[in-house]
Amino acid sequence: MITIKDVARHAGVSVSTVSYVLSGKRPISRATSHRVRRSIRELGFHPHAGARALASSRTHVLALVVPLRTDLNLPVIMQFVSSIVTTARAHDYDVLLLTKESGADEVHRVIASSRADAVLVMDVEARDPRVPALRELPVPVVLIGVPAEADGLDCVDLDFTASGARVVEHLADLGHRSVGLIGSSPAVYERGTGYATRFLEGFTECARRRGVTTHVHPCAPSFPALSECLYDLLRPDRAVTGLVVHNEAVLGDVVLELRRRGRRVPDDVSVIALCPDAMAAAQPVPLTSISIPAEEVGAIAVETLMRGLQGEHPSQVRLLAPALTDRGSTAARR
Amino acid sequence: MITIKDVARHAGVSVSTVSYVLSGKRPISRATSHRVRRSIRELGFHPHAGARALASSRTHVLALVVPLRTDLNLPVIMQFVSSIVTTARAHDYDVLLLTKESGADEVHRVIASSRADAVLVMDVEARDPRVPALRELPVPVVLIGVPAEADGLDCVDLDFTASGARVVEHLADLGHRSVGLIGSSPAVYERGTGYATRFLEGFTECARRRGVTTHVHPCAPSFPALSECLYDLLRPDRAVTGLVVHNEAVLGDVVLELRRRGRRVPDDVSVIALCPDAMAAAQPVPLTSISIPAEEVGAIAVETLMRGLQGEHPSQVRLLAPALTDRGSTAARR
DNA sequence: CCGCGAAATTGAAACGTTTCACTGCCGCGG
DNA sequence: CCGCGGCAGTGAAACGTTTCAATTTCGCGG
Repeated sequence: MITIKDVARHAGVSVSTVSYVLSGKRPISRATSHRVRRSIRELGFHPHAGARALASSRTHVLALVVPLRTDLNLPVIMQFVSSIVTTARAHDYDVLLLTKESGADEVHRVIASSRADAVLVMDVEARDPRVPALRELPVPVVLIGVPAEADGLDCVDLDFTASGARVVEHLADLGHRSVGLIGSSPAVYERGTGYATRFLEGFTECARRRGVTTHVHPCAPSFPALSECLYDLLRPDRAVTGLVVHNEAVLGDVVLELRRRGRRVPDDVSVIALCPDAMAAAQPVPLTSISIPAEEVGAIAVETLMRGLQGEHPSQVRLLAPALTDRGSTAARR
Repeated sequence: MITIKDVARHAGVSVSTVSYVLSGKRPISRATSHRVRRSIRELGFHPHAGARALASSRTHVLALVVPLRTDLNLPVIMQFVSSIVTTARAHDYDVLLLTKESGADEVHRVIASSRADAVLVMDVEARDPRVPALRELPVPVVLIGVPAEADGLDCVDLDFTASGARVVEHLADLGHRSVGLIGSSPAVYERGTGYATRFLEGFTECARRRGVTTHVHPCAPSFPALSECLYDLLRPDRAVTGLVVHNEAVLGDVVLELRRRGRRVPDDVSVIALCPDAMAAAQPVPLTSISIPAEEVGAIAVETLMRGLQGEHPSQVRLLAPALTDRGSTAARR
């Protein structure tokens, strides 16, 4: 193995000089710096991560807690992960993968044994049992999602409340008076996952304000569930003319099923979704949607961590304003 | 921070004794061992991962290369990852996340800087450009998937060739004489991803043997693509009575579309899929399928790595025999 | 030509483990 | 009673960095 010593000898300088060239924490003359860099290249030197971590108490690793068992919104999760890994690498950080299922103990272990410098937790629920433990960690922590007691924690997420309101505004502006919501899986509401509840709040509250009648129906991620859900929402007496879909798993089948039941989109019924842009655009009929800005949220989360690692401490909840893209699946009520 | 020194003092033994209690590499008397363990517990000691790595040149981390951009078979990928992480943890290993997109350089960096002890690569393609570099790594490497030149590499995968043959056997046994294959995305075939090609080989070869006519149609992961694909495969002159789906992305819509076109499953057309069991079971009509044993493949891959880390070196290609579950979506030709 | 301050470079002490070589100690056979 | 083998436990030297404090070098004004 090539060590910093070899590099130093090869470049004719001391070990510490090489270290300073690498870290840039001291001014090094142009000439020396070049010589050292060349030696590093020629010898193919890579600093030993463990030794580095030991001496500097910085691992340059961040722990990422991912929900893996979720059969629901996998594409969204992957977008988050992808953006997080990319952004982390841009800051010269690697990502250690932990699963949500293994709980807060694993996070504690990883931090206590100095395997990572900071923690990023995805899919945080309203009453998330991990939150108290996370709060105690002596390292920066950023949550994607917002728990009930968010004070003193850094959180990043789409503003689901505003999103709920926004979709209603959109439909109300088009003249719709009765709208249905195809919600997430009942399980999601039961365990109080924040985003579903918050979306629903914004949705309901805005509808009340605008005098729009609402029909809410959670929907399990299966075809029969969707079928029943649509059957219920489209009962003639409800006179639903606008449909909001907050459920990636069944999104693909919604338009198909509507079509099969003889409802054209958007002529007979307007459809608007809350999902990643790519997904909305890939539907049989491209769907008007509010984007889930996974890329952006992931990047912001990592940037926040980096700032935390540099000593900043103004923890806060950052909610991103919803952006609505009209793809023609909504139209004025006839 | 609590160090091994603190533990030693607290337990009234030497530092090395504590280390040996932890590693079990030397016999330690029952009494001492208990005393040390108690001190560890009471002080909440966690060995410093970096120091450990430095002294032992073992990180207890394995690098996992995951394809993140793939919009295709995400649930399958997640199953792999989940199983890998779980198995790794059972061996006291953590998992470092690398993305396929960042290429072999990142893998090299991670190994060269001793951030991980071994590498697990998912989604290996037939002519994978990363393979030569992976071969040079001075650490155990296991691939999930099989490249063209697999000699000297450890590979684990479902036997896709046998799977292709198996589905044809199944349909042929039921009397079907003309079967269609809804394949993976054209992109998958183009980049020569091994599994798609191998499945196709087994499929074609067995059909020839059994005198079954085949109609192969790759299918992009979008509704219009599926629609066109079905239109093509179901042309009356083809007389297709059996349909094989090797495409998780459109699987959900296949049965819906068939139904819409007035074909009942399995009365008018038999459908058999290659996908995870859970997915086949969750369809509008539960589908007869060959399982993609992600759990098992992931676990075997990790176990193989662990053996490699213990010095074993009988590298080989392990192909798992396909298992077919009949869920009633296939029937005798009428 | 000398001395001074700033800039560049260096030596050596951490950092927290593992592991090798060694020391005590105990019991047993001669 | 002595010596010997084996078991438990210990001391100290790695492991490859970072970083503090100290030293050397350099340019410049006096």
